[in-house]
Amino acid sequence: MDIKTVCLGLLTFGEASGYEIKKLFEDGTFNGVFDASFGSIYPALTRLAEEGLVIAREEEQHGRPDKKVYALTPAGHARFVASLVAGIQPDRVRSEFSMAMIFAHLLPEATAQSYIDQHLAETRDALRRLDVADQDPGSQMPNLKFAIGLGRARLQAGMEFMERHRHMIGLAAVAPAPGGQG
Amino acid sequence: MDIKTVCLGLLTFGEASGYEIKKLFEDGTFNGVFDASFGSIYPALTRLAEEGLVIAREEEQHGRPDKKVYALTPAGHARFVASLVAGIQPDRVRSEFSMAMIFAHLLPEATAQSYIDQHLAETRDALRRLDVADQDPGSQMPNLKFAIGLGRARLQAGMEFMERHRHMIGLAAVAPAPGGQG
DNA sequence: ACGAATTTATATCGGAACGATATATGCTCG
DNA sequence: CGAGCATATATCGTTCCGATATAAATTCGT
Repeated sequence: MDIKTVCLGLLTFGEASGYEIKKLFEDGTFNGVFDASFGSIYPALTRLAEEGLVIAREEEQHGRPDKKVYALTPAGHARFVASLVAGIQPDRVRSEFSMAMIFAHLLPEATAQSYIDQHLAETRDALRRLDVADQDPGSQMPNLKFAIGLGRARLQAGMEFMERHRHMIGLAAVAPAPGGQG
Repeated sequence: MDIKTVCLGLLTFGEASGYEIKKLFEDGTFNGVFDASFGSIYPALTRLAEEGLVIAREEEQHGRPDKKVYALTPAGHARFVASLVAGIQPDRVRSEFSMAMIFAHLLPEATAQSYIDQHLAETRDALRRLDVADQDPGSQMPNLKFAIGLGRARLQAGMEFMERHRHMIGLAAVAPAPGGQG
């Protein structure tokens, strides 16, 4: 699923600017689900407008820069649904934290432990954001509750595991040396 | 953390070819931690060799194409440790499945349910691969056990949540319509 | 009160990464 | 005996990211 398709999806919930779409990735229900940079979002919206899948409207603001608000066209809505029905790809994770843990024997124990603290803090932040999204009266649809609940379950389980097992990081590997020579 | 750095990390466990590195992302401990395509791995290894961070060795094989086996140099090892100590970025997730659930109201219920079945199957596969990695006598280091256990905890929690709450998908949203005008 | 930093807002450019494709070889299965 | 699959590397066009530029207003510290 490319960025253009994701933008179409977000716009099914109502019109938005590029900046607001980026905020949705960081704060709301989509935190931990998808992410994209400004460098992808703005060109994506421009191309979608060229293809007639969204329409742009310039909105003048007082006390803030003007913004370009995009709204879905019927063709855009149809395109999004078609791409969803066509199938989905497996989830992709890129966890620098897990990488750091796998290679924890190569770094000072204090560094590894600080990475755990850092990751716990990020996880708590993400949980808090999901709680806010869960309370939001605009998120009462069962499928939204499901997606939020799934994110919560995974984060919670990861947090509990880290708290219970963080003592494993920093332990030297006691290799039994089966042959006994050494 | 770019692909070059990840390749350096994998090579701290021993020499490997580009093809074998790709397999590590799919089968082993690194499943669900990181991923990269051949189109990134091969150029990355070429550049690392140019920089003197790895050395390449051509290995002739009978009944198979020759392979280029790469091994870490001391400079490569130092570079990897330095980049790990320099700090890590937050985890990134790209879940087309969660996207599909968020927009489940736009697709046929049978499609949404089949996506859940598909995702459950993928999760079970991933859990099985982690179990194999956990049993591997080469994975007895506590930090490896920690990384594998963390992955297991998250996958397990997600699976249990999906099984317990999948009935939420397909329920029509009963909007109370506070104003009453429709 | 005044400059600094932050927030809101869009655009672009170079480089990194992906996905598809090409090439080559041998094995397995029907 | 041909089709398809596993092993193995390489490359190319497209997409995407990260950094940077621009701009206007608000907030914050001193």
